[in-house]
Amino acid sequence: MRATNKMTNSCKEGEFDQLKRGPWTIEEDNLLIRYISCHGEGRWNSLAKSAGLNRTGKSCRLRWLNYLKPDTKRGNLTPQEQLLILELHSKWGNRWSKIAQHLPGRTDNEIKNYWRTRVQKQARHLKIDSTSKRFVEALQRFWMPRLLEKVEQNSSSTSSSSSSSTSASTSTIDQTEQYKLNPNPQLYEQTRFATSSPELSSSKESSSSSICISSDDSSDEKMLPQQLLLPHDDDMSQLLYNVEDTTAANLYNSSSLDDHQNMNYYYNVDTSEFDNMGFGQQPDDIMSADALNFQVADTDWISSDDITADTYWNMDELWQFRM
DNA sequence: AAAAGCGCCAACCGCCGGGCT
DNA sequence: AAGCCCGGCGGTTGGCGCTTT
Repeated sequence: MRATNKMTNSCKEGEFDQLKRGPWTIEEDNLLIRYISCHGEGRWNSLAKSAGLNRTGKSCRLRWLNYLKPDTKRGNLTPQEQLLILELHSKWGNRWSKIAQHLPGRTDNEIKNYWRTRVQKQARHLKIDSTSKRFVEALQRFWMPRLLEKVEQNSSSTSSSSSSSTSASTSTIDQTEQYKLNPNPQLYEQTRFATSSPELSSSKESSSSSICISSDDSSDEKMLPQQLLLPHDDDMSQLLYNVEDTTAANLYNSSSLDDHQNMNYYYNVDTSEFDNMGFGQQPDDIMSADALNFQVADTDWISSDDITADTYWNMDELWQFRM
């Protein structure tokens, strides 16, 4: 059956040599656009023939969905989108299409490429398996707070122009506006859930769309308010919330603990964690920001062209991200 | 200036599941 | 029930362009 499918999915015997592959030409794009605008999409194999395209149905479908479809967004992912990808990936793993559903205008291919070229590159740099808990932890400790900061910065600079935004960008602006109004992580998260419908709403369904996460498809996934950016991962919860009844907000707002206490308390820092993460620092070193000059990565930890020109993080920066 | 190396991304591939006959 | 067809998904690859040497 699989062998049969393989043949029928691509082409019939004898047609193989004639079918075009590789990059699409402008003429082919125009043919596809014109045909779909008249007849709609679907039935891709027959569509390809009817449109006069010497391509497989699959190829036509992919070209349309990933490139030609009118609402497809081009260009760099925004910090909000990157943050959402990290957040959703920690929840669902490599379910690219599912993740893409929550980023209007972005395709699964684009998100997959982002993950592979940016995120996994960072894992390689840190010499950590990108699927390991340790790497997820690194993302959540360092990258996501960084993105959140960028979201905040961007929202400050772009909020005045939000009225002319597309639905997709409105989503992210809504999100950042929420954060601006409520910079306390816990309260921000509570606001998100308090104002969210049970199902995730996207711009497709909602005119004033907000990006919001729900426990839509898994009953065992209970989103706790304190789990800022750490949805539903028991292991990660243990890592970050190993002290019972401790909330991110409590720690974030704690004035009774000094910085070091806070960090150890919240992040459960121990020697092996940092060593194994490739950071090569001892706990005592963590006390001394000067001694550290803590380097998370050299390049592209966050895409430099769309977010930040920063290439190095030092320990001073990390302190301010303890939540 | 040229060659080599590298990163990004569009496109392809194989597999799978659902619907139809 | 079995086979066929199709669409969708995640993994992989090849080529282009940029950067580095």
